[in-house]
Amino acid sequence: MSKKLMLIDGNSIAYRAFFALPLLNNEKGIHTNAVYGFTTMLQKMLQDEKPTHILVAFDAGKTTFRHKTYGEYKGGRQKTPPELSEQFPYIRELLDAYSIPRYELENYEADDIIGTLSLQAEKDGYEVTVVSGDKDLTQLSSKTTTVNITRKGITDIEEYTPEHVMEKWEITPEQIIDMKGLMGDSSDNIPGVPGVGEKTAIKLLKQFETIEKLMESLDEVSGKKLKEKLEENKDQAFMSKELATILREAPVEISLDELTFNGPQDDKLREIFRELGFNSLLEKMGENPESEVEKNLQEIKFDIINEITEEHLATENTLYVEVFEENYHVGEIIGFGLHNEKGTFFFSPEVAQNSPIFAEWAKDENQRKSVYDAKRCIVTLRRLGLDLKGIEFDLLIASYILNPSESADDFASIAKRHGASVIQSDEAFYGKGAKRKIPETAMVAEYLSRKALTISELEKSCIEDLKENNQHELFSELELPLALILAEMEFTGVKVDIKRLKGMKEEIASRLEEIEKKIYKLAGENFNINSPKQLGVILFEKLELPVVKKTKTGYSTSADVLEKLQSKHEIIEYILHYRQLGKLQSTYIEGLLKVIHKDSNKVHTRFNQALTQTGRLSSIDPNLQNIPIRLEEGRKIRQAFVPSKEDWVIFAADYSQIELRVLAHIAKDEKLLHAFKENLDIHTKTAMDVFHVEEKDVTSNMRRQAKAVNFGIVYGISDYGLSQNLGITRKEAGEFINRYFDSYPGVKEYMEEIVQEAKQKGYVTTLLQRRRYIPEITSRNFNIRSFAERTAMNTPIQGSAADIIKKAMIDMAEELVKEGIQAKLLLQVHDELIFEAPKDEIETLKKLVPKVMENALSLDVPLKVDFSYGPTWYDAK
DNA sequence: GCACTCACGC
DNA sequence: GACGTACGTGAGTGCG
Repeated sequence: MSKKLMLIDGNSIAYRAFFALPLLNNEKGIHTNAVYGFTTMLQKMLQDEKPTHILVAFDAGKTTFRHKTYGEYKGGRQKTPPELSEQFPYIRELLDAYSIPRYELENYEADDIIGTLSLQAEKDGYEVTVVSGDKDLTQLSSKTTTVNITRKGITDIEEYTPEHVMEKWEITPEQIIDMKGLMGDSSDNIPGVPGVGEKTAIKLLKQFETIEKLMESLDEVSGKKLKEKLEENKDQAFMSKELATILREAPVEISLDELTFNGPQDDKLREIFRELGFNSLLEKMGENPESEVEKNLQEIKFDIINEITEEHLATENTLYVEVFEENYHVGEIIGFGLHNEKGTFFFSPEVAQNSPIFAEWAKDENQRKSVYDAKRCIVTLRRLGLDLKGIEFDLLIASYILNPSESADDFASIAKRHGASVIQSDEAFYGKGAKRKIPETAMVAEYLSRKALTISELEKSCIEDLKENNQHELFSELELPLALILAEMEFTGVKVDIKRLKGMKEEIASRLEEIEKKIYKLAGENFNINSPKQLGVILFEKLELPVVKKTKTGYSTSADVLEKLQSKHEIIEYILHYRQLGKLQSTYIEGLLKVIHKDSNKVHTRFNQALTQTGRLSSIDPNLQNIPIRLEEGRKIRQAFVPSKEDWVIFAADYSQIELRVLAHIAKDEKLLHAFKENLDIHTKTAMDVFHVEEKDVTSNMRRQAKAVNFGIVYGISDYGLSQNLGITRKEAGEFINRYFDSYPGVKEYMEEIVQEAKQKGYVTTLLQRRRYIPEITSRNFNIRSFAERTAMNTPIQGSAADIIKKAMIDMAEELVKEGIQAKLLLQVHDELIFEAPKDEIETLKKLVPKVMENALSLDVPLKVDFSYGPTWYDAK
């Protein structure tokens, strides 16, 4: 068998892993991202390359022989972050567990060890693979040595053979050092020749081959300036080349024979993985963390009951309701776990349904219930004809409020996070994929009892945590009451005009067919228009249209790209139209038809109340928060949403500029406050301020740009995002933003303060004390940190707006009852509420709805609500 | 089953 | 020099 040596640049890979992955923590608070990244990279390389010999080289001390040549070598480098330093001992342990030799050498860098051993190995007939994150190493590539450089992330690598080096830079591996000598390397502080970059260096090397030959024939260099620079920096160029040259004869005292790889010591490896909490890697090794859970389950006492009596009910209870499918509107109801001072009980839906005692207890406000996912419980009991009242604690919502980023909708992981006794995950209990099934009743009874017990186990500490965070009011006065309202909305559902939808389907199908034919004709062949891959080949290869943008996997064919190509080929407009109609057809018409309940012709969405990081709701199955409105063709979909009763209407009310009003309020910006108090057109006002013109001189283009800037402020987009939005350069977008801040100094000040606050506290809050933790705000990675800063600026704005409309929903529900109105709230779409109501209530709603919404919370600016109504959602515009 | 691209809303 | 950029949901393709 041929011999294959793998040489890994340990420091480089550790750095790469550290910066590529977010700062993961294990249970003990040790950072593990670099170790984790290192491990996955190592596993991938071992699997792909199957080396017979292996070594990981590390840099030794701070100084090397190169510092003698040039004292400033690697100068100006930031010192290794402590979060990374602390991980190196684990990396060493990891390598020991793998039985992979590691080596470092005083005065030399890892590069030199690798260079030396690779040369020896080549002579001995080895095939060599070098692994690093540093492109300098590509100088080692040869007929028998391949250099693998990590691209982005950690497992994505680029293989450098001499051919690939040639392809990429048009020079040989040997010339890499000449290239570095000329262009320098800022990361190693190698000076090179000032004014010479990659392009020039390559051009020169193609002509002269090496720095030596170049310097001998300087006369032949074209360009006076360049010639001078080279002349002046001759010595520096030679020195730079020397610095960039990897030594191939370092005094390495380890022989190739010692590098034989015999595979990992599984026991040791497991131990490390366990210590670091690498569950996914443990699982790969055939260790199932769930089986650990099962071993550690505490024994519990519970009873399966076939009749509910007073003996089973108390005033303080936890009730757990299980539905087999995610969609609790239709899924099989598995049963109930109940825990109170009298014991822990399991009963089936039939038992619950046939028990007048249970029905009474359920609807009694004074019988206190703690649950997990109140909305699910209420809807599920409703399906059994039961009312559920008196819910005073919801573990899911509490967990979400305490930290929205960690609220995966999984009972076991939430329980674990809050320190409960171990419990199996749903996936472990029910199985996943095709194997998912309901186990025998005794098992189910135990599992649901356990869940009920867990809720009661955690309730007290969660409430304490909420109080400590000053979030208890948010929990009990906002989110919990809201859950009841959302349950009501979901259960009510929205009526759909199926005939209308089917009519649209027919019409769009025939139009799609026509467009499809046209596209095939223009393309000269049939292909799958819905496949970006196939479409890319047609547009950019067959029709030779210019490539505007690429994605990871090929040509981008997104709408903004196609729009730029519109003038170049007739086919583009047809493709855009095909896309538009195709989206309507598949997502909105066919998608909606699929989820209509046959008995009632209604759709019952589910609002996820514990998901978004900002406090907004989301809507699924179907998503009724993204029904088309911008383009008329799509907007017509709304004609299919109708009131559930004859002679009723759809009534829609939306907040005008709620986010910007919130911004004015929390930033206390004089100008912005004034604008809203005077009820000015905010985009026009922004244009006047940013462009320094009078109202009459604001062009539609200025207003459009101002609107985009406002949009950017509200959504926290970057200069890049704004530039994409407006089709301008990033620099121009940045200038726009600066001019905005000049015009609204209060806003600027707020933005700066909130970033500081986030840095100091680790989180930001909304008007009603909702929190978002932003640990990335201290990241050393510019991009990650910038993103975190925009999050800090944006979340209080968007989140407070979410608070306000949630409060309005609660107030509204109360008012509807108080006024004895039949109107029903159906949907919430972030800044609007949609009702259905009898015609004769319209006049009342026209007054009541805006009044309630506008007074939901009192700000330093008025809130403004617009409304409209009509026979369908479409007409409520 | 999963990643990727694309597209819809706020 | 990094490297990917408001928040969501859903459909389709194409890989394994």
